Amino acid sequence: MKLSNTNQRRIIIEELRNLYTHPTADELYVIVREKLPQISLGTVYRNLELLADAGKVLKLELSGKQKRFDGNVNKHFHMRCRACGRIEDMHADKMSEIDRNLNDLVDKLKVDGYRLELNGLCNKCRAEEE
Amino acid sequence: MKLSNTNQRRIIIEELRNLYTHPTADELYVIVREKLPQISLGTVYRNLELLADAGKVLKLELSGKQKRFDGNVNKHFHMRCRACGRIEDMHADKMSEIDRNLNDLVDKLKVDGYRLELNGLCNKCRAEEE
DNA sequence: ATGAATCTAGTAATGATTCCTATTATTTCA
DNA sequence: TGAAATAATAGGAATCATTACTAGATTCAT
Ligand SMILES: [Mn+2]
Ligand SMILES: [Mn+2]
Ligand SMILES: [Zn+2]
Ligand SMILES: [Zn+2]
Repeated sequence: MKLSNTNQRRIIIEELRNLYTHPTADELYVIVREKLPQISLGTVYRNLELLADAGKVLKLELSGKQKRFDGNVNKHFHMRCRACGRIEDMHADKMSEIDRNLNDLVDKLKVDGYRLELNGLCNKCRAEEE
Repeated sequence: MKLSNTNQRRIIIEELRNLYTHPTADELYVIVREKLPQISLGTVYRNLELLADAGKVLKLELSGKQKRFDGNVNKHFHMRCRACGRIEDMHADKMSEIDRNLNDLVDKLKVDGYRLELNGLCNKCRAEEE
């Protein structure tokens, strides 16, 4: 099914790409409503799903009840903060060794892929802990 | 809070330890009802939670909507089958290299830990694919 | 044995997500 | 350019895994 060009879809992807916070659908809904006050939550859900299928955004199925979304589709990893729950990026260049190892593992075990989530303290919470 | 010894709790952990299937709470509920027909689903949920907190079982928060539970608390990894959804064990001895690397990563990045889920075809589905 | 602590069954509530539908917007192509 | 066809929308209902509530039962420590 071809994706039409709608205002709703354009604003959703635009606003998501402005963020570094890996919002849930309902968090993004609040933000998008500043531009499109009449948009419905269902539209945000549906478009995030379609955009993820099309490879335009990432759908993150991490621990926690809610799915999160990421406008950055470049390869990187995620850490969940044990204190505040925020998702922080861990860029692949810091992790090239583990990335190589995981790819080797995928080959060796003849599996399709993997999902890796790191757990720890985000920068903000680490600073506050002093 | 100290855990009492109840029939319900004993049967839940016993039946879970007999399985290699990583059941959801409701799947285990069906099995436990063969021994205790009057048990409630809430009791299964509550006990699995308490037993996981006590380190007697593992709570697996993998992809998919439902949590799964594992009576085997020895270190090992899990693979979700893309065809049937089953969770299959990947024992740590097969994965000692990746295990070492992940532990190094945890040290290097000063994080607490990680969650790794492999994705692929389980043995049964791989056999059926020929 | 007894009082306090813990647990249970049954049921209601919660909350994230998906589904439904009448209406509106977008695309296609004659 | 202008229907007809296709796709998307808002708003609301439905789903369903999980958690919360509660009165009564069980288990525990002494
Ligand atoms: Mn990210
Ligand atoms: Mn296992
Ligand atoms: Zn934090
Ligand atoms: Zn399978």
